[in-house]
Amino acid sequence: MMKYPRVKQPRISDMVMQQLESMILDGTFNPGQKLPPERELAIQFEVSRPSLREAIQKLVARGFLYSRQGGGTYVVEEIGHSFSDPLLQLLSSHDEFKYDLLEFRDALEGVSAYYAALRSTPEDKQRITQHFDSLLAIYENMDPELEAEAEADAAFHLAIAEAAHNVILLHTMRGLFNLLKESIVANLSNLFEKRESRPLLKAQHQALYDAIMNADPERAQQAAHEHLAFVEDSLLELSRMETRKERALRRARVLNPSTSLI
Amino acid sequence: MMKYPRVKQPRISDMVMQQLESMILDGTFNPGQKLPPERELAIQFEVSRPSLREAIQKLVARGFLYSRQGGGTYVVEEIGHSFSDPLLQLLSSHDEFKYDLLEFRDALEGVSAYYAALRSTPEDKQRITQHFDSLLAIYENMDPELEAEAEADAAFHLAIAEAAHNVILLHTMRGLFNLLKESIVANLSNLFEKRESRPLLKAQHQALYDAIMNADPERAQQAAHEHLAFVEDSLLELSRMETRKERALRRARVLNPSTSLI
DNA sequence: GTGCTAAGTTTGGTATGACCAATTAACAGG
DNA sequence: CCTGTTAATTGGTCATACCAAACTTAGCAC
Repeated sequence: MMKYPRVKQPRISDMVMQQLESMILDGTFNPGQKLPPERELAIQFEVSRPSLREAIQKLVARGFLYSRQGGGTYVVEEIGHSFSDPLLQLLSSHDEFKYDLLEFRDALEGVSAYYAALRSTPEDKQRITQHFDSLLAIYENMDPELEAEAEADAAFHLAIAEAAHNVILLHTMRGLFNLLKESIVANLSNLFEKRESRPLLKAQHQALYDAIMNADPERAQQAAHEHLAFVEDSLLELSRMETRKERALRRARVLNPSTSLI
Repeated sequence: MMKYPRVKQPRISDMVMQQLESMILDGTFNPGQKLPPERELAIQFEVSRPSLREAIQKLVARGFLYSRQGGGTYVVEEIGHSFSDPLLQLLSSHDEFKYDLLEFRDALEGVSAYYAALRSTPEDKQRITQHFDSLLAIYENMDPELEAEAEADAAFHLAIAEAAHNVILLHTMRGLFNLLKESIVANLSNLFEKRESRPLLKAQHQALYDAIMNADPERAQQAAHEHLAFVEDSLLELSRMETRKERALRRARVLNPSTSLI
């Protein structure tokens, strides 16, 4: 028999599904977030509830959503893939890979900042500003909760990643922050404890924020890099386990081809 | 705030889906066969038509069935190639994410090249050279296997990523190439087909190689970026050509119906 | 005040019936 | 026999109603 490249009238449940899928991926609905009720969504999309339901059920079948009767419909926490795998979790607990993680984050933050400066919509900027203000408020506090500060810091950076409008980048950053959250937050707390570092961090975030608001990609990328470089240097200094020289040495360390333990 | 190991009341649509799935797999419904009408199936399963429909639509979403309005619902001919990876599904259905992927790869390749130029050991350089030579050999070949070329290309880039000595980066790059391999290789093949592009690709790889060998991070990063920018541009151009070709084909079909499939 | 129970509300799950639109089959006229 | 029209079939969509699980709130008991 033949193939079927016919003119297909798309199902509206498929269109709704596609739309929802995009909204999940581009961050309109964040992982773990509860979706509006079916009845409400049906009205918003201007379709009947059965059609809306078909779309949701398809996404459930494909593992993007799950729903509980009476409870609501939620976006799954992890869209599969990469950083959820146990081996990386393991790496995050080994200090020798901590700087690999930071270095990787450095690169991603730079790209995020660059594209955020280039592409952020007014809504994005509003969201970024919101998180930035929260961060500033915490900085003002004399006796801040370190946990809260780390949380606000991450939220600010994630908002920037969202504004970069690259779904792969966004999901990778999310995975990265989950990884960081569980293992390095403690170390970062030490960094935050240093009173003299707080004004510096504030200034770095301010520079990053300004560059994005002024739509200056180069400067945004540079600001992100300086911020991460400062964090890395501070951690190095703090731990006193490695001197800069050792760090250079680390760079030269030979990784056996069996690096493929990953 | 527990997990969700609760006693879950299974959805009717899920049970029907499972039942239908079994019937398809055990041969009750053969590939290509037409299923009974929805109304009839609903009666047989003793469920409402919406529930029956949800089940069918889930199977459609998973690629077991397809249905045409007014025509009926059929079992697909071959049930082999079910993409299980959610990210792969995305890339196949949402073309707009293809460029997100390229953009992401652009960033990672740049960082890889940068650090590879900075940190590669003699062993690394040897390995990179080895893969580079293989790539050159394939370029020399007048009638190269596209599959092999793509493979060698990927191996070369992965060798660079390895030389960057960052396990997170390497891990992510590997995942990225797996993604590319399974979903986009087909499109890249088209790119390789363009005869005029091969010398350009060769020159780009050469520049990247030289920069790393000469331990010039900036130039390496730049070379990687130019390479990826070229690939992206070529793909864009290619997709435009595809569109043109499709249009021309449509016109031809109208004029000469015998052109149509079969 | 604290904690638990129980009602009321929200929200997903199912069912019924109707109508639309594309397809296919049957039919009438040439 | 062919062709164009008509009717029946069948998937697609919609509106509505009701059920059941889960959540929210309020009130009661201690």
